[in-house]
Amino acid sequence: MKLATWNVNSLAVRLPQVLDWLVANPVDVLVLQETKLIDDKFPRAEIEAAGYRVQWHGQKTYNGVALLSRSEATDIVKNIPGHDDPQARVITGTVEGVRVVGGYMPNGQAPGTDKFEYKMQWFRALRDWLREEIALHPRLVLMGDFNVAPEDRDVHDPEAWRGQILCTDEERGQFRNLIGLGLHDAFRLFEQPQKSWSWWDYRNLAFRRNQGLRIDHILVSNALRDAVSACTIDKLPRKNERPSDHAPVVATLEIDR
DNA sequence: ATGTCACCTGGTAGGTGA
Repeated sequence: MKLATWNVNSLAVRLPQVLDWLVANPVDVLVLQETKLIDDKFPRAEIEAAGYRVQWHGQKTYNGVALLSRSEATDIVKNIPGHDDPQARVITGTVEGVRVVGGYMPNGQAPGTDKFEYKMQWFRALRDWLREEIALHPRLVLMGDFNVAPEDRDVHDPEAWRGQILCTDEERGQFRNLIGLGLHDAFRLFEQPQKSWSWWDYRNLAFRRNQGLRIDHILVSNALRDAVSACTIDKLPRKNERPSDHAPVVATLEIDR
């Protein structure tokens, strides 16, 4: 079973690239972030024509998430139960016995801002809910744009980024709190190339200079850890003519289907 | 280099968010 996450930065713009990518990478599950579409505008027909079932949770202008799967996803949940939030950031469903949580975690803007405090509250709510969700569904995958670079090795220039948004101790603490629930960063279960990033700013020729951060992650629960046989970042779509600023991350799980 | 991209409002640009 292959699962992937991709922040597409507007599905209206990136839909052709998503469909092309799925032809070349026929994963079983793909979660998308920053669809930036109200639900009425979601391109359901195009995605179904490509051979995928799809669930989505959107809003006007910002955020928005989707869950694409070869086989039907059941028990769909949108956002974090019990956490009142006008922003569309989470979609969850069960696919072939795996509980898949796709998330677009808040960016947080800068430490000390209201948006940063919202990010902290949001991560606390996510952790509290996931603790219960993992108990109910031991085979669980949490993946998406976490907007956190967990360690210095996930940052092209750790000294320049120290204390900056995506790299603060508080954000890294929130990431570790999730790991503390019994989740594992699939990417770090394997030896990886140095300077592996999943996001490069559109500015400053950052991609050409490989100045990026690893902020898109696939976390697997204890029950799935030994099933993970690979996890890679696919930089190819970042080389497209009109790319998202994020690259897809893909994990392979050796489980019965 | 405050350097790009996407979206909005409300227009033939400016603001917001990332």
